[in-house]
Amino acid sequence: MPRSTSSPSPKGGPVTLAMVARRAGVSPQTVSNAINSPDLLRPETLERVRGVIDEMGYRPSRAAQSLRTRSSKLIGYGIQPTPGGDTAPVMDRFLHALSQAADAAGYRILLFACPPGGPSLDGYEELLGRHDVDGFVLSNTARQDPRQAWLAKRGVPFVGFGRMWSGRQIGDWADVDGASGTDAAVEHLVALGHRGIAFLGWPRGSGVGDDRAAGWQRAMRRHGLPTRGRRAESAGDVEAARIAVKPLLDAGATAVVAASDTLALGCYHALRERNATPGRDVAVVGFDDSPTAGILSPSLSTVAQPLEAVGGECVRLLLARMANPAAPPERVLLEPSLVVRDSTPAPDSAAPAP
Amino acid sequence: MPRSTSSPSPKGGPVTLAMVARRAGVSPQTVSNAINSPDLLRPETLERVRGVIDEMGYRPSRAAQSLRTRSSKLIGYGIQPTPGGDTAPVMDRFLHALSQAADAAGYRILLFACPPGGPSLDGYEELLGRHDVDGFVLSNTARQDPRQAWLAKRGVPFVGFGRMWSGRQIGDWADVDGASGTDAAVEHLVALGHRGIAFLGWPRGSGVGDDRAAGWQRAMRRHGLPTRGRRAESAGDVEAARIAVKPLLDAGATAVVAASDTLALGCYHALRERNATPGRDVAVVGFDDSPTAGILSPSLSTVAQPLEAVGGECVRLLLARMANPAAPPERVLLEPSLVVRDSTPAPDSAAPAP
DNA sequence: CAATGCCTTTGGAACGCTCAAATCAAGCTC
DNA sequence: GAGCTTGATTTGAGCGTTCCAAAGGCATTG
Repeated sequence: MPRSTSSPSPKGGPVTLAMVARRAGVSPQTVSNAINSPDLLRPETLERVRGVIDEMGYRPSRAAQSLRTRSSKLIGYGIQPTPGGDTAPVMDRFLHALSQAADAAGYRILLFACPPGGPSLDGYEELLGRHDVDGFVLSNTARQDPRQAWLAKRGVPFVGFGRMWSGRQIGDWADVDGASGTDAAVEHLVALGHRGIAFLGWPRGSGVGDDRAAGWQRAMRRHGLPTRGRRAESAGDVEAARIAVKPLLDAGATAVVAASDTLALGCYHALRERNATPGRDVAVVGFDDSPTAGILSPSLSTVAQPLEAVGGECVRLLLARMANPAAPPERVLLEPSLVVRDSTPAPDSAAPAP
Repeated sequence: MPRSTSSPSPKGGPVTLAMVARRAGVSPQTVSNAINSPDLLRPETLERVRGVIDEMGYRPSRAAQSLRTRSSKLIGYGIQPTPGGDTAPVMDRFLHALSQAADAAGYRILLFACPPGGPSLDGYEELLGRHDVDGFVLSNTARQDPRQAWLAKRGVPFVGFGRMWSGRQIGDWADVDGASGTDAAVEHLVALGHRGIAFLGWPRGSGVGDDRAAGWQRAMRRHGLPTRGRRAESAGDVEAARIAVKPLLDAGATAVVAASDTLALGCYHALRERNATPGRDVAVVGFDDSPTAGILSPSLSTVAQPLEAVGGECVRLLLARMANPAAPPERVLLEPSLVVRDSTPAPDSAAPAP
């Protein structure tokens, strides 16, 4: 038998600290210390108390702890109603990672429904006032996002998934290095022998989009490849992308790096339209590794965000901020990884670099 | 000015019930009553107290309430790490709906990370013991799922998203009527003039899959159409589906109803392979309305689950169960809706039913 | 030997709220 | 006018935990 009887009292009420104390022949405070400051106890006392705790299946009541310590061990997260459909599919992976990392640190994620429009502050105030949430994780951070300043002003720890693209940087964040992702995509294509590598992105002005464009540009320059006339801008939907990518194909691009999987799909359509085959005639790389990417035909090479790592970093940064509210802000940029699939096949000639 | 100054005390500590009481010139209990049992107070007293509450921006502390009442107003939800990729994309919509419905009822969703394997009970025990969670919402309910029996045994309110496909029915659940969805798909196709309508599903034995197959079969029979040789089974991935659907096409099916969007996509591939165009030569209907469905070309007609409604129902059932633990179990089957897109176009001849 | 220090343990109070029961003021009945 | 019901409010206690201060044991000191 492992150790605990794990019999959670079918009888009256839960096991309390006082019950454990009585059974162990010590004061309640000693039991509390056994849990929170074990080094205060004499080793033999500690062992005895721990034994009784296990035996009785005692679990401290969070409500009582929160009341006394004003710390709920809860992290607030405002869940939004599938903003555009682009980041949505990956959000539940992030949420799971977040939850897992929090659990490991003894925290839990408390959800609240964010209204569809711009992120309002009501929910945050509510969680703060009533639940004594210890901190927040922000996602879908937008330009002109009021949340960071609002939270910082009242000294509430928070961490953003996503950097601040405009204005003064406030607080900690973890983000994915989009430029690095598109850079890697270009590297991959160059290694495959491509030189006419185009970029299909969103209109300038979106932080994320500009970041991804920058990585492409940087890599192209590094290889001495021209970027002029090799870049197009499109709205976020497939149809817009299909049209926007045409000039790039007309100009003889042999590969397209897209700012999202959806845009990449538009590129697929444009190619089919001219009886070209994605992957064979023109290589295509997407971004996000959405569920769609893997089931397209040919399957889409794409840049995957390390969502599990981001979730972990968010929790780490948040805990650090809580431990030391005065510490200088920390920002973490995580490397995405290129997922190579059939849309960027190895060239016919078997000629790997020496 | 609306009503509340909404100034959440930049000064020392939050506003407590006692402070409100003092300011309003009543006892703490009266303030409590003003919130929880307003009909106990004289109207004028009530108004006065409420005025002070608003003015001071008072919010009851959940921790204290939980401690006293043994009810945390928290609903536990175990979030799983993207099981297969099929149901995953829709889960965040469900979670948002759930959160929203809970918020409206004064509850919140408390997340915990479910380990990847079969649903373990550890997380549930933890939430129960330490957080005094009032109830649970179960999703990804599986055959041989131990959770329902476990929770029922200790009298914990819960509701499942998904019915129990095997064994004795335990507790309340809300689910989507898959049969009704495929039935509607057949209706739609029949109205379009199709008669050779095939079904592409998963191997028998999965509750969800058999349900969806049954709807197709039922509708076919109703219209006196043959089902023999018109049904194929496939694993859940695109490639398996592509192969499995071939016999159906060979047999001259003019339309395919698939048990999932992924299977429908496999059907697309099979059609392209034989130089047929989905939607034009053979109509295809998917199931789930995954993000992929809308961006395929041609866009995929599919059966959409009313996830928002399911979330709402889950909360409603759970609250009802909490209010009356002894009530007979309630089961709700919600109607999915057919989303008609380009894969099931109207026939060339303009001949709507008279 | 009393005084000093450290290590371990304890007692009392408090966190903010709600339950149960008590109090007080009226209104009615006979 | 004593007795009973009804309505509105207050009183006292306690939910389970941790904070703070203080007490006890024991060894080391002046």
